[in-house]
Amino acid sequence: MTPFTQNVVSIITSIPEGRVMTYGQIAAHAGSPRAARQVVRILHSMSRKERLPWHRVVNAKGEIAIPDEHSRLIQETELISEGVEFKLDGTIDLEIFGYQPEPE
DNA sequence: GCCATGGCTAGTA
DNA sequence: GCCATGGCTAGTA
Repeated sequence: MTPFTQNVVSIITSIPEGRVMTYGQIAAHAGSPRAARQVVRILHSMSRKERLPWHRVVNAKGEIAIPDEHSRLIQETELISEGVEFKLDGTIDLEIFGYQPEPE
């Protein structure tokens, strides 16, 4: 695992229950602000093995970004059970539920 | 080559 | 809607 990947994994692992981070925020905190899509790849390939709380990652608009219907339902259900609220338009208020790890 | 992004624009009300 | 982007566990939650 490369240092960037390690950072991403540890950041995702550190997201507390009931809070969410965006792909871009995670990439930025891992040291590469424009590598949001790489965060996606890591989520894809490592969610299981590393037991990542993958459901606590959303896009910059506060939306669930998963294409697969079944998986997005799981994500929504998990978040709601942790106390995250969805607005009527289906987005999460990042001002309230967004998580900012301590900067380096 | 892939990808569950993100930020900026176009075209419209 | 378009397209620059970047790191790499490609049996996907």
